[in-house]
Amino acid sequence: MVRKTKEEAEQTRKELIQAARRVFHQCGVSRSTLEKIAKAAGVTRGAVYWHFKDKAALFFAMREDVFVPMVERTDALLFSEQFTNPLDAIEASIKEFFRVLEDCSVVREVFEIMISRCEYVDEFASVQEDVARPAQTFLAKIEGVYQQAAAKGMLRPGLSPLDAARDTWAFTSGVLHLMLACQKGSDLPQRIPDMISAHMAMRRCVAP
Amino acid sequence: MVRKTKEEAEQTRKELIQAARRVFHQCGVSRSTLEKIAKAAGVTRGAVYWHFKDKAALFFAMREDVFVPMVERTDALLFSEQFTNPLDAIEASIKEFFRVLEDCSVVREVFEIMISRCEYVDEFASVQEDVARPAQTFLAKIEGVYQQAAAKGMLRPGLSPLDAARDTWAFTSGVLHLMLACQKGSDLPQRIPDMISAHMAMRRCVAP
DNA sequence: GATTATAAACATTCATGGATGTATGTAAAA
DNA sequence: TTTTACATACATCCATGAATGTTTATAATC
Repeated sequence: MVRKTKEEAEQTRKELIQAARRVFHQCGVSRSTLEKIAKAAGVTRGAVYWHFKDKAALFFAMREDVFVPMVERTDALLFSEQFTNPLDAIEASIKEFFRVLEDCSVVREVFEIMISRCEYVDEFASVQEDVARPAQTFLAKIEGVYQQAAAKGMLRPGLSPLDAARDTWAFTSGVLHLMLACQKGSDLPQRIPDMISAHMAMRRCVAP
Repeated sequence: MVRKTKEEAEQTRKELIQAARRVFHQCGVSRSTLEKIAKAAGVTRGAVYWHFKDKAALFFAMREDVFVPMVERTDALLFSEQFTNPLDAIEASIKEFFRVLEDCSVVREVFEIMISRCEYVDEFASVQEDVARPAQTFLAKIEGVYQQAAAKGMLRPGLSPLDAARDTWAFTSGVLHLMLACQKGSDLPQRIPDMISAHMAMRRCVAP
């Protein structure tokens, strides 16, 4: 029983990516053998090598699946016209990011793999750049939005858009890493929305 | 030629740790074979197994060497009596942390290994807790110092010590990760002191 | 102070067990 | 009939850990 239909083949490809995620998450990337992944997907290594050049290619495919939609979602809020105050757009965007991370275990697993279960050397050195790039563009984006807030007089006086942006940039990265590194019993995830609110409150104009 | 003197043996132990750091940093922990490390130290695997139980033990020894002094240095500033304003103590402590990280390549390499060249599964799962613990205690420490600042009326009105502490906590973690993930050409390291100043300025009382 | 026994500080060898990549087989879809 | 979508089989390489060998510092003994 071989030679499936095109749709079935695409299905096994997807199942291989799911299996890879589970195995990567459990064993770490380097200790994840293609044999384990194949078995977890209910196929043999032959199938893996048919769909992917090697383990790195599988990893990239898995990553791409969740990374792109994530950026789209948060950007949609960041640049949304529905907020009269640009600071609200930033707050909503960051909150949405962590909401997805909290609610969707698939996304969370992929982020956990990328942050604490993969060694960024050799073939995977480029992955670190792929992760750093969105972070860089995120900085540029929120700096622009902070400038809009400043132009509207909605940014706290004495605070420059660039300083505010860099601080938010570091804050977001920090929350992400602390959240993914925190052990199971921690109540950090629940507190994240409040932390984001408090963070943004520091750059809002004081109530009259 | 074997059976060195006690001092010579201690020396090879230290050289094994240095070699492990170089090899871990270059190859990642999982691809660092004890053969490579031994050769880099000018000995054979026999020497490695004599001094360390296995690769994980070598890793822990390497980590301990730089982690403990780092905490001592920053705590000394954080709890120093030389600052009349507690916020200055926090600022000095965090700046010192990143100054060491920037100036001392040994420390930086170890942090880079722990953050982006090690997979936190199985024997190394505990490492992640070891890294998370100082972060947790750091949060508790700066919350205390922020409370002192509030008691002295030096914390910006409307800002709670706990919110300030959590925000600084995330900020510090974020800067650390962004700094270690940034590619060679980036000028982020130079800007870190200014980012810290700007971060702390947001929680100081406005000048009269 | 010289001798000797002990064990420290490694080097060398061996046995074992994977993991990878490729090559080949195969049955059904196109 | 050809090609797809795998499964199976094969060859190679390498990492680990333990076992054993070797030399010499060191301390106990005489």
